Amino acid sequence: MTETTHRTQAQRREQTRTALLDATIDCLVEVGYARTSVQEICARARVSKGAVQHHFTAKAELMAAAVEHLTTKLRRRLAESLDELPGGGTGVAAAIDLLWAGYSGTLSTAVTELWVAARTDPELRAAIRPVDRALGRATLEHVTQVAGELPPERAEMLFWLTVNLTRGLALDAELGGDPNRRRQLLDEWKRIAVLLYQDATAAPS
Amino acid sequence: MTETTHRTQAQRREQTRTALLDATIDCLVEVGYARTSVQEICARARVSKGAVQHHFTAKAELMAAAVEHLTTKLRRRLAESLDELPGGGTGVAAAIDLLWAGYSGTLSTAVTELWVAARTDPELRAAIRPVDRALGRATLEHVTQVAGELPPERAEMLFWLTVNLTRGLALDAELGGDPNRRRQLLDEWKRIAVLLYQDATAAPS
DNA sequence: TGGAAAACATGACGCTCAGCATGTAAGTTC
DNA sequence: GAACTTACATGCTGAGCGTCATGTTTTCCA
Repeated sequence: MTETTHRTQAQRREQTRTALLDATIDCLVEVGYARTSVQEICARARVSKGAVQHHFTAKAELMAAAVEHLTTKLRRRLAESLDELPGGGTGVAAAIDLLWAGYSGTLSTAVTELWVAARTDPELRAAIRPVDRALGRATLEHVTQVAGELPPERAEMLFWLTVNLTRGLALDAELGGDPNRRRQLLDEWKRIAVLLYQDATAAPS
Repeated sequence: MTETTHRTQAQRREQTRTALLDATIDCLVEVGYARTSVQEICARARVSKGAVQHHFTAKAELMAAAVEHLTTKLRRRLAESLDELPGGGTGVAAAIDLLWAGYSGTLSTAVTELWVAARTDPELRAAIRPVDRALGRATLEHVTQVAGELPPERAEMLFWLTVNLTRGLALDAELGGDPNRRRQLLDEWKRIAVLLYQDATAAPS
């Protein structure tokens, strides 16, 4: 057995805490928000309901913590991949691909579940808004670093357009839309973005 | 009292049925899918649980019927507004506005709730997919009629890009994102679309 | 090394839910 | 207008939910 190790209290705490949060994310992805129960989370995290009670006073608090956990993960992943981008037009296309990859993965699926649930749950909403805004800002900074020659205002536009388009496509993917069409649309958008990028850098107003 | 009227059986049936479906949509919009219970729906529709039992064998069936009811409404509304569009570049911009209006209203909010729920509910998913595809196709036809000078392939691209972008923006709106930024993004997209439209019509390959 | 404190497990409580069995009223048919 | 069918109401049941009170184990510290 691997259970013979002596763990410090802080380690124990941190370990079951992240286990619970990861299990929560798994639940959101696999069974959806509506059917994500504390019991199911506990079963997946291999802990008892008393544990979650000890760490979080209520289910809402667990969800709020899951939001932060989730956003932190997404942020880390996006930051890593965005740092190794080339500049110029090919960089723009690559950045769009990365944004799509980031916003269409399982992590983002969980985020969408929480987003939609948050619409009618003020508490959850209050928890989501700040961290999501922070994620957007941080990602935007990375992107603008890549496309430095572009006027920041236009770079921001391109970024947010890409993000929102990507979220729409992610929704389509969740329901089992045609993957080929999504790829076509993404390719078309990349073409458009590169075009706009070149226009803007060639003829700065 | 207004209750003295003699209603035929078909009328009674249809009346409570649509009352139930409308109440379901209201529930989805106001309290969200996760907390939409049969009891809540009955309370809003002013009928008993026995009634819904009589009309739909299970809750899933009610939801499936709600999907169709919802899509029919959306389709009707979009068709009406899209028919009175001007042609040319201004028509493109106007069409984008209409699509945004259609995909950001309360009806579409309910659709989003069902979409996200359907991701982890095969039964609901099976009910949604065909009607949603039909809605997309029908709307696309109306749009391509408006922008007839464009090669149909490119018109379709523009349409689906707009739809997906709009859905992403609608999600942002649901969580209380900045309305001004959404307007800016939509305006920017309209500018881009008109530009692309003019390029394509001026220099057909 | 023993007691305090933190981390976690167990079991029970009140509540809501979806589904069903049964009863009643409204419309239809002859 | 009486038998019959359809439309709807009422009450119940078992299951699952979140939360809480109380035990048990593990780590810490003096």
